Amino acid sequence: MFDYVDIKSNVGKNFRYSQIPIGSIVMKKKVSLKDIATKVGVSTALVSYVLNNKKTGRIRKEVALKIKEIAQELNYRPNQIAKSLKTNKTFTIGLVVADISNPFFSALARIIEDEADKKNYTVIFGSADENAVKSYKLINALMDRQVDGFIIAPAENGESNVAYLRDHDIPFVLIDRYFPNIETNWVALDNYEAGFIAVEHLIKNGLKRPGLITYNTSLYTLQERKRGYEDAMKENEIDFKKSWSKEVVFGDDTKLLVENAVDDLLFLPQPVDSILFTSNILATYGLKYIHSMGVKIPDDLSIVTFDEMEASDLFYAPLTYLRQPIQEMGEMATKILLENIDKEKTIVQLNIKAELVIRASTKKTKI
Amino acid sequence: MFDYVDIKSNVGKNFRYSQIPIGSIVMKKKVSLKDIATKVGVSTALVSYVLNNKKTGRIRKEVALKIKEIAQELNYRPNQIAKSLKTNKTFTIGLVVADISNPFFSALARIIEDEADKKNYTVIFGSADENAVKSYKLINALMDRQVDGFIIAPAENGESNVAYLRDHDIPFVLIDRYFPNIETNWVALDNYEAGFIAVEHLIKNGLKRPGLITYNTSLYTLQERKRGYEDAMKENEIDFKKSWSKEVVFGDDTKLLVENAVDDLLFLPQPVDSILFTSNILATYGLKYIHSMGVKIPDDLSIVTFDEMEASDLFYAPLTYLRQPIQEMGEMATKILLENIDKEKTIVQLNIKAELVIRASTKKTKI
DNA sequence: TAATTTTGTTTAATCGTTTAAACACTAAAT
DNA sequence: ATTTAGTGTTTAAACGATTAAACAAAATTA
Repeated sequence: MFDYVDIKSNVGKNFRYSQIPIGSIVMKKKVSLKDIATKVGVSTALVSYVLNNKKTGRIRKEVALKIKEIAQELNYRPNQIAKSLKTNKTFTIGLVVADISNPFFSALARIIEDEADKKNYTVIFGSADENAVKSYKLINALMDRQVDGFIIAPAENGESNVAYLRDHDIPFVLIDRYFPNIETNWVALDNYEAGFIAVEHLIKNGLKRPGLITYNTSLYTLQERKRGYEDAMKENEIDFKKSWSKEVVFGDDTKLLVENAVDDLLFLPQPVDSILFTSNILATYGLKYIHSMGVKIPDDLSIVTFDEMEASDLFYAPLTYLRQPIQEMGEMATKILLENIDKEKTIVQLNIKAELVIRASTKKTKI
Repeated sequence: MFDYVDIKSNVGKNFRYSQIPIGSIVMKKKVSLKDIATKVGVSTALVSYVLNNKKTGRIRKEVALKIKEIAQELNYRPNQIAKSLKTNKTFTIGLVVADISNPFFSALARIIEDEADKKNYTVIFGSADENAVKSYKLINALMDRQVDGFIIAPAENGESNVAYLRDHDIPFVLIDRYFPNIETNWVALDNYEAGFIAVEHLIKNGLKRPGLITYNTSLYTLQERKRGYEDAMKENEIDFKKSWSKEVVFGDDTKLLVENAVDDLLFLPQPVDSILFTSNILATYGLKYIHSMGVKIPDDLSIVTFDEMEASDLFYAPLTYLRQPIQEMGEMATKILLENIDKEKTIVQLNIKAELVIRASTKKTKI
C-alpha cells in the first residue's frame, strides 16, 4: 500500500519517509485471572474475590496477600471487555456532536472527558455533521459497543434519535440542543434570554436596526435565539423588518450563503446598523467577509456573536459575545448522565444563562 | 445530589431547571442470537453462520432467509463486547493527545475519526496534558478496553510509553511528536525544514534579527524547529545571538512566561525585528500581548507562527504561518495504524513538509 | 446394497470475567 | 457426641458471541 521510495532519493518531494522491518520482539503475553490463579495455586474465583475486595472477611490473609503480590508482579490488568460482558457495564460514555473539530464541541469534549474520568469513565465520540441519519448510525455503533450512556448534541430532526434511545432505556443527556416537547434530560443555554439581552444591549447603545444571521433550521435552540432577538425589539418599540433577519442553510456552501446574507443586510435601502450572529461558524464567515469589504466595526456596523470568539482579541475591535458557560454545561451534563446511569432516573432540564461579554465591537453611539 | 429549586422561584438566578420523575417506559429488551435462534427454531450457531455469511454453501436457503428476516424484525444488533471477547478484536482505536480542545488536535481527531470510520473503527480519546505519567495511565485505561491500536502524540519523556506499547505488542503510530532514536511508526512534520524556511523567508524579506519563542522541552519536534531556525541564520550569515531565542515552560503560567519572553526580545539593546512562534498556543498568547503593547505588525515587528491561525484572518495583519498538513497527517496515521493492525508489521516513518503561507505579518522591507 | 460423500444442522468449547451455590473443614453450641 | 455455625475455598454457570468438530440424513458412487 505505501510504496514510498527511499528517503535519500526523495529530495524536493514534500515528505521524507523510511520503512524498516521490525525485528522480533519479546512480547509480554496478556495475563489473565487464570494465570494468577495457576501461579498461586488457587481458583480464579478466589483471585477475583481478592482483587475486587469481596468476601474480605472469609479469605485467609496470607492467601490474599500472595494473590495481590503475584498480580502486581505479573502486572495484571483486568480485561474490561470480559468484565463488561459479565457485568453489563462498560464505564464508557458516547459523545455525539455535530463536529468534534468545532471549538465549541471540542472544548465541551475536554470538559466531559475530565469529568467522566473522575468516575473512571472513558469517552467514545462521533461527529454527526448536523445530520440526524448519521447521528442515528453513530448512536447505534456506540450502542453496539454497549456504552453506558450518551451525551448528545442532536441535529435537526433528531427527535427520532431521542425516541430510539428512550425505547432502549439507555440513559442520555442532550447538550446544547434539545426538543422542548420531549421529556428528556438536557443541559443548554437559556437561548431566548441570550438573544434578548444581546439585542437589548445593541438598542441601549443607540442601535435601531439590528440584523440577524442564523441557520435555517427548526432546532429549538436557534429558534429561541431568534425569538429573543425579535422580542427584544418589540419590547423596545423598534419597528422590526423581516428583511433584517437572514437564514442560511448548513452545509458546504454556508460560507457563500453567509456572505450573501451580509450583502443583503448591508445593501438594504436602509441597511442594518448591527448584526447578531447565532453561532461561531456563522460569525467567522461573516466577520471575514465584512472585514474584507472594509466595513469599520463598530463605527459602520456593530457586531455581537454567540460563542466565545477569543481569537477576535486580535481583531482591531474585539467582539462582543454571548459567553456560553461551557464548563458548567459539560460538567452538569456529565454529572446528570452518571447519576442516571447509577441510580433511578429523574429528568433534569437545565437552561443556563449566557453572559454577555461586552467588548469593542458594539461601541456606544450618542443617542 | 442536584437540589435545585423550582424554576419559577428561580428568577434572576443564572439557570432554569426542572426535575420531572419519569413515567414507566416500555423497554425494548436487547435481542441476542439466542432470541433469534429460539424464534426461528434453530441453534445459535446456525444464526451466527447466517448473519456472518459463513458456510453459505451448506445452509438451506429458506432457513437463511427466515433467520435474516427475524433478525431484521427484531432489530438484532450484535453485542460487540461479546464479539470482541471471542474474536479478540474491538474495532476501536485509542487516540491520546495533549489536549483535545486544542484546535490542532481536535482537527486531527476529526480526520482520524472519519478515516477510521471508513473501516468501521471507532475512536476513544484521552487528553494527557503534556504529561507522560498521565499519558501512561490513559494508555493503560485504553488497553484495558482492548483497543486494537493507538495513535499517540507523546509528551516529553514519553519514551517509556512507547516502550510499554512495544513490549505489549500493540500497534501504534506516533503523530506530531516522535523519538528519532526509537524505531516506531510516526507521522510528523519535517520540523527542521519548517523552521528553516520560516526564517529564510524572514531573512529574504530583509529581516536580520529573527527571534524565537518556543517551549523549553526536549521534544525532538520542537528541538528540530529550533535547529531549523538557527541553521537558516547560519546559512545566511546572520550573526545569531543566543538572547534572540526564548524558551518557556508548558503549564498554567505559560501565558505570563510568553509575555516575559516577548518583553525580553523587544527590550533588548538591539531588539529582534521578527518573531517565530513554534506553536499555536504560544503564538496566541504572544500576539495578544504584542497587540496590546501597540507594536505594529509587520512594520515594527514581523511574525511567523506554526500551525494554522485562521482566526488571524481578522487581524489587521493576517499571520504568515507554517501550515501543517493535518489532513494528510491524520489520514496517513490512521491508514498506517490500520495496516499494522491487520497485517504483518513494517515501520513507516513519515515526515511531511510544511507549507509556508505568506501573509501580511511578514511584509517585505527594502533591503 | 453397502460404502462414501455431501448437505444441513447441532453440540460444545471458548474468550476472561463474576458470583451464587456447593463443599470441606474447623470451631462453637447443645 | 452430635448438631450448628462459621471459615476458607472451589465448582460451575453465566454474559453473548464464534467456530471446530460431531452428527444425522440425504444423495451419490461403487
